[in-house]
Amino acid sequence: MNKTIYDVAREAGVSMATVSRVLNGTAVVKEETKAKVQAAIEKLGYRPNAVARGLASKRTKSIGVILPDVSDLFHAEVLRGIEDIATMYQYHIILTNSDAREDREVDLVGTMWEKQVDGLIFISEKITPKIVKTFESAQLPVVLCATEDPEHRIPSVAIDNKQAGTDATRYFLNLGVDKIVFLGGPTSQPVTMERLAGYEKALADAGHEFNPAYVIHARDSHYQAGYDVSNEFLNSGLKADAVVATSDELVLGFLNAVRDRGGKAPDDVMLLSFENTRLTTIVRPELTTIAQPTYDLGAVSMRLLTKLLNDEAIEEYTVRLPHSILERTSTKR
Amino acid sequence: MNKTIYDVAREAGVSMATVSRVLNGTAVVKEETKAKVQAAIEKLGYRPNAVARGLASKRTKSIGVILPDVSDLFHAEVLRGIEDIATMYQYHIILTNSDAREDREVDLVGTMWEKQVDGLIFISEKITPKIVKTFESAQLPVVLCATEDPEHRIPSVAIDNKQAGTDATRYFLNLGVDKIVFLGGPTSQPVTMERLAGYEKALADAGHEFNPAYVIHARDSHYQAGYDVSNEFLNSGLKADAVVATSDELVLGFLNAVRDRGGKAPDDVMLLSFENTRLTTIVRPELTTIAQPTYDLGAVSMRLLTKLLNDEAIEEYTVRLPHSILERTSTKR
DNA sequence: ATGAAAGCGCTAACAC
DNA sequence: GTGTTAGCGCTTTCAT
Repeated sequence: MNKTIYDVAREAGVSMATVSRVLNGTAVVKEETKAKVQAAIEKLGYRPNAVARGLASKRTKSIGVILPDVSDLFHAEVLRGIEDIATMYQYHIILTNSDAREDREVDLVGTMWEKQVDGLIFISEKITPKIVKTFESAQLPVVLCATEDPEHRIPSVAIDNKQAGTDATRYFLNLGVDKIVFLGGPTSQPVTMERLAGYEKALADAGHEFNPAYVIHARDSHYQAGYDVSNEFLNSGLKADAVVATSDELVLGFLNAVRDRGGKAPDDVMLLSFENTRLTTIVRPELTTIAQPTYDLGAVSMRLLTKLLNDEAIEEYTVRLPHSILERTSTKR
Repeated sequence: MNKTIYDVAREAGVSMATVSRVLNGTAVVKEETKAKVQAAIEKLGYRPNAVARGLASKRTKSIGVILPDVSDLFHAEVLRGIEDIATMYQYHIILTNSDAREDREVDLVGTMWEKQVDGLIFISEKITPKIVKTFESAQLPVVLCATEDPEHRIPSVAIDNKQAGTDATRYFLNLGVDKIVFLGGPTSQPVTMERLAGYEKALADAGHEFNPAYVIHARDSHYQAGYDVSNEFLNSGLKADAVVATSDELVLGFLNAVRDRGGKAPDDVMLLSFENTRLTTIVRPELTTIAQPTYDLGAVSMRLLTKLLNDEAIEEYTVRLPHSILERTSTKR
């Protein structure tokens, strides 16, 4: 097996250049010879070797995706968005997990270069100067997804996290709720800090006092971390009327900590989180969330990357996707 | 930029073959020249072009993964297992979603061939003759993951689904429970049917009567489908003491349908499901499950594939990973 | 509209 | 232990 373009050329009685032309549509070929070539391709069951193609053309039609962890529901949904648009534009995805470790990330950008990907979609918790420098030296088109470079040197697609934090907090304020807990990931996580800034702003705007005891940080954004830190909080004897949490799993940690104490939501505490993964409608009470357009975050990132790759006109390099509040039972009394 | 192996050779004052040798360790090189080469690599910031390498060596160090949907939690966790082992063996993953559509799957195997992947990991709902034929004509080493070829022509890693179905059912039987609902995916799904066979066997072994009304099939394995079909069941007025469901989301659909009617679990109905994704401990009550070793399913598949690729000795081409029952509160009265 | 030929950057015989 | 030289299967000038 393993037919080559040369076999097709001979079978069709033309040169390999002509076969290449009908394959790629890079030049006009007479209908008649085109038909002969296609017949030969069909007959031999020929398929072009993408590796040879990549070497000769210097474009591999594959793009690298570096993200912290695919098994995280949020990332998995974003990835699906990336993949769908990639497929639409005939790109393939080379996927790697970084566990959000900077050294891994730097390393992975290098191996992505080795693989000669045409571009990169990068999802991380934090964009460090080292990473930015790595992007530059790799000379790869990069789009940050659900992540922003604080100095906006790299194209990105995300939501306005500070505004979202404000909106979430204001939502409770408008309900007349008083003691609002902010439950986030570690302070090293820019996303958490931006949303926290929004929370503080909403409080300040409303003339509310800011009480640092109501800001709690979990060690990561997963369920167990949320559960643990919520228990600590509740053990301290503080009373919360509502929670604004930066991830769906985190808020479920709080919910279950409350339940362990015989409490209920929304009766004893109202809950709002940020991701809008499918968890929000699977659990009871269904969770009110700031709806991040998860799938779109991936899809739009990939679309932006294709524009970069084709030198299409680009209006905005720092794309902010709209967010909204989806009210569900976790905040209905 | 874009240094080539030739630049390194000149910088180090050796031939490109020697550079290739220190890069790949394919032959003994004098310590001294090796050092010179490494210094040159360092100095130039050289990185080998994997595409050229792939073309010359006919091995790309990349493997294709075809699965129905990454945004499905189960698949995402399996994928993480695949990826970790792949990284360990220096392979990269090219990922594609098939939506479990046979035509897409056949097509994707073809494009994976074009990409010259060294091997394939295939996850699907069903292994059809057409797919098997496609594998054969592609001449690619394939490992089926969480899926089995009914005729065992293709190496696979899965659990013993019939046995698991029996174990799950017997668990309730031993608890003295009577009316056990089997809630599965569509009848076209072999996994569902195998587990159902196990359910029937357990009933038969115990001398229980099999009542077809207690077997319900959702249109897919997701939450909403489970919720909808559970509502239909409950509307019919039938009473269930326990549910054996083929996915975590499905059983949550049943749970919420029961809750909508003012019922509770495990008090009114005991719940058991099959995947053991992280959902099981996030929701309340925590779900008793047949613990499929999700991550391991991926990891072991990838390991098996590396064995295939390196002509290592293989004891078993049809690997059955052990399953177990994790008792949690959804079955504790 | 088509063919000839020169690479793309590397590996892998084959020499020495 | 190291260098020389063919390719790997394509794309892409440059002719014609």
